[in-house]
Amino acid sequence: MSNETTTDAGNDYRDTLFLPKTDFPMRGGLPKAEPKWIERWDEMRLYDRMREDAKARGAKPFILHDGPPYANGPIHLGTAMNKILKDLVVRGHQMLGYDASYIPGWDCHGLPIEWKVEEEFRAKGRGKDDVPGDEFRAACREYAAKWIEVQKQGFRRCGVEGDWDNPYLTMNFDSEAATVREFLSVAMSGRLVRGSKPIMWSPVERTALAEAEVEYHDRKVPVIWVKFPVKDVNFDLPDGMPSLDVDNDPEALRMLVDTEHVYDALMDASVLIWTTTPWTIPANQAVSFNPGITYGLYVVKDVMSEEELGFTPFAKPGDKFVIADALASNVFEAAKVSDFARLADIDPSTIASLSHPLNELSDFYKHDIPMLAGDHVTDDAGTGFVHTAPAHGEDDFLVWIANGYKASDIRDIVNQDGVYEHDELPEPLKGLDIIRTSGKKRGEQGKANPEVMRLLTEAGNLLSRGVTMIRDAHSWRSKAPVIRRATPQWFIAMDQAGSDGTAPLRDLALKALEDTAFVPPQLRNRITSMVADRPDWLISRQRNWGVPITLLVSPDGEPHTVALPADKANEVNTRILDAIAAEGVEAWFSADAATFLDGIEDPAGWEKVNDVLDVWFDSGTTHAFTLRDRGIIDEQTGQADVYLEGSDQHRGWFQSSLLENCATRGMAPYKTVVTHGFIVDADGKKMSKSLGNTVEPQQVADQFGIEILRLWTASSDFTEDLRISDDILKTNAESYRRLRNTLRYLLGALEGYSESEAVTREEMPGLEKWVLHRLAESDALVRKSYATFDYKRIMSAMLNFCGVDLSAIYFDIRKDSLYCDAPTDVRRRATRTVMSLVLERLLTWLAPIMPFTTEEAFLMSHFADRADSVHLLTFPETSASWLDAELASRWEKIFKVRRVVTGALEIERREKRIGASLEAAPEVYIEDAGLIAAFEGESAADLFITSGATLIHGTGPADAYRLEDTTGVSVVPVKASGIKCARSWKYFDPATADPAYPDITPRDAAAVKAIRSAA
RNA sequence: GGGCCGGUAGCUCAGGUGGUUAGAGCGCACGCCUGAUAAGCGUGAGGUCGAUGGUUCAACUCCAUCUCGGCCCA
Repeated sequence: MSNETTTDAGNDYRDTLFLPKTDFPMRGGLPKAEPKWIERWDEMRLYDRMREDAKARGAKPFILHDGPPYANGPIHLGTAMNKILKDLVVRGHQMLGYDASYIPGWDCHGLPIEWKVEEEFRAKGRGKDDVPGDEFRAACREYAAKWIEVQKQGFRRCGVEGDWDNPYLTMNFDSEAATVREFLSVAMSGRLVRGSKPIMWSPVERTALAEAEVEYHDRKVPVIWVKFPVKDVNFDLPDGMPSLDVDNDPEALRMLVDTEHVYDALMDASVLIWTTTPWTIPANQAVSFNPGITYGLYVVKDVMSEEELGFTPFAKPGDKFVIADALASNVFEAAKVSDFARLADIDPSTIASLSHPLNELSDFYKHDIPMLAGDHVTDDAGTGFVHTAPAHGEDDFLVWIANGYKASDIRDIVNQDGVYEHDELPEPLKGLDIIRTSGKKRGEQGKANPEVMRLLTEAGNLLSRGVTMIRDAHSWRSKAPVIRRATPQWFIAMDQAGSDGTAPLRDLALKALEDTAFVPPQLRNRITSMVADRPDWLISRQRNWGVPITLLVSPDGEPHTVALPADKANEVNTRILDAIAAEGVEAWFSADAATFLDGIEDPAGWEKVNDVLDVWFDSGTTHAFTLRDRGIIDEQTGQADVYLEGSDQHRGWFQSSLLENCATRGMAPYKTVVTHGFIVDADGKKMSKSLGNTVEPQQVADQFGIEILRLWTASSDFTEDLRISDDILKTNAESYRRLRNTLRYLLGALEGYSESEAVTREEMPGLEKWVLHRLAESDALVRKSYATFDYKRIMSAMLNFCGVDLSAIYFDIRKDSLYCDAPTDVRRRATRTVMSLVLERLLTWLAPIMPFTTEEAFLMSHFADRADSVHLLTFPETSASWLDAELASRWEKIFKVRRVVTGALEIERREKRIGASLEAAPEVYIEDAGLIAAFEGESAADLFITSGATLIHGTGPADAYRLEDTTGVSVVPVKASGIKCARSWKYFDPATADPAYPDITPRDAAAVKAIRSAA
């Protein structure tokens, strides 16, 4: 064919082509480049500049208040993701036009740091009691400061922008003073109560533990069945007593000798309990039952023999027990009873009292043991009765109080070391430890359990014993088991009205939650139900490293905030606050009560509280010393726009901050709560060191670059759990490549571009108008998505826009114009105008997600003279007038036809009839007049990237190419005729050529002339 | 064991007052280009929408149960 006549003179025209030219490299080299950008931003004081610029343009403030990570240990992927997400929120809002400040913070007090520091001292041979409090606290402060520095570097490496030079630290003196101030404000509101409750106590660390400080592990424990002999019953005797059910089992009745009535049998029976904590038996004060469970009186008829068992069972024929019916056979099996009979129904409320199983041992145990009704008793396991020691169990305490008994009558026989200590305890029990608190066997069972079991056996009240596994609370730090122990503690009451008549804290908090927006909305339930159900807030800790509970207790046991009249109390408070503001918390620890009372109240008999505050209280006040004290929000009525944390903080920081601000100011400290999920592996399993599926941020930074992690964060649905794996990161690296190359192509195509080249929308071809339409659509989507924290939507929109609209369609089609048209050609100028508008938007839209790459591209672009950094820009105004639905639907029609054409050409390629699409000049048959009209004014060949194209209104030959979903369109893939243009590679009729340039098309000839004459 | 939430192609995500063959990008396979080249273009194959049962003319979409997973709590 005529192809053979083509002269291959391509290189002759190469220098007349406008090929993309840019120094922006194809590959980012992120791991090396990123730290350099951070350095640059540092040097130019980018964060301060952003603040200044925002203030200068009168921007509205937008406050994301940072939830403080705990200052021990390096950052991990979860904390990195959390900070990146916050950075997306802050940068997104900054570019939306707000003054989006961000002050990072750290949580510095508390047990975990204290524990580490204790370890360090121990390593130097100094025990806990050898280190003075102030020295110890100084060491804790230093320890926290060290990790803050490490974490700060880690977060900065993630590209997180913020006021890193002025972060908030809960251990700063002004923070500590503010925390004390807030605490005293709560105390003065009358919501502070002193109580003695069984709380989780770690004998090893000699401290009370909060829920957050314990973890649950399986543990092997003894299990015992104990007899509580019936002491008295409630009914008159013996008249009116029901008879025993003799018909049921005459043989059983015969064994009861002279017993005919339930009364006699009951008085000879025992109520059976089952427990896994034998050491609590000496603290027993009641036995609980559930009125909803049916109970029976049982008699033992026969037991397994010593030969069968290898030991003598404790049960004997004739023994009588009251047990829940559902559990009787289980109990007898455990007691090695081979035969038994049920004698009667028993209503446990008719049992007036029981004897303590150690009754004979000491006068201490001669008292009556009452039967208490309680819902916590079940017949799932055990005996249907629950041994109740109100000092050592939450349920025990509650049922004790619910039945009208007094908290002050609760027997507290265990000291802070977990050792029995009480004057009236029988001698064998005194000084026994429950858990070993030192040595190699630290955390293991102490002497209490075995001795209690021995004494019970001796008393004949142990029916059976065994061993079982239970899931039980252990100290988070020492991993040792914890016990429940009644100790005096300070609480913030949830259900007590304020002294000024304001509603109880729970009501205030629930109301505040109603006024709060939640992202995702379904998570509102979570914190609401937690607040609705939570117990009073235990805020005291018997520790050293924390903000002191600055209370002085009167001789009557009342805190000064209650014991003194308000004016005097305030005077004391002022004195406390002044002291702490001047010298830090040591001012409290080193002083005595008189220091703060002298001249206001007679200090005789007053005591200073030496507990410290729960660290959750510290973090609950971060808004006070970070936002209010720095004047970022109004002291009384201000709220942060957003708190953003993981879902675990519904119990943590979201709640402590809520309760704190409700107690002091009656409202939530935030307008919106954004919750993210947790990072899991490719299979949706949580990350753990033991599973070996952890990913470290530094590792990602070194291998891929942090921007890939940011891309991953942005593209994930953070409201659920976020999956990550090497493959997932690789996928994001692919996305990055696509975005980077799009920027690169734009930069290359815009080489030498300036605004003077721009044309107006009216002058532009339809395709350019379509791109502007897409730009306007994307602008709306991007703005809305940044405002609603929906980054994954931005990512997918940008990927589609860059991959399909730009790369596959627009760039591909306009390549010819861009490379070959004369520079003055309106089409080419329109293309560059649109490309400039696209680049301007892509750079800013992507900047919050890809701060490094967009900065690099920005500084290489013709926009660089607008600002020193892309991050000093806002999203450019994008005219809604660019939206043109009619035009868009016209182009959808064109693209529909185009797909049929590319399909047809693909067949030709398969058959090796063509290679490049420019080798074709298809005939396109279109039945629908509307469809063909869509092409009016457009060059179909340009849009198809073919050398020619003929649109024909008609049906087309039967063997023409068709697509199933595009009816009425068929394509005959005619091969292009003529010669191949040496410049544009289009096939054309040589007869039309400019005689001076016979080997190129007239368009190319004109362009070459223009270029050469300009040169 | 309890509370809250979730389970759509290999991956990341769309979708719908319940109603024709469930979508996109990426990846994958195959092909093209060689003037975006460790790039670009095209075509194609991938889904019992976690499972089961129910409501309904019709369910991936509503209800129940189960299962798997996550956070919190015991």
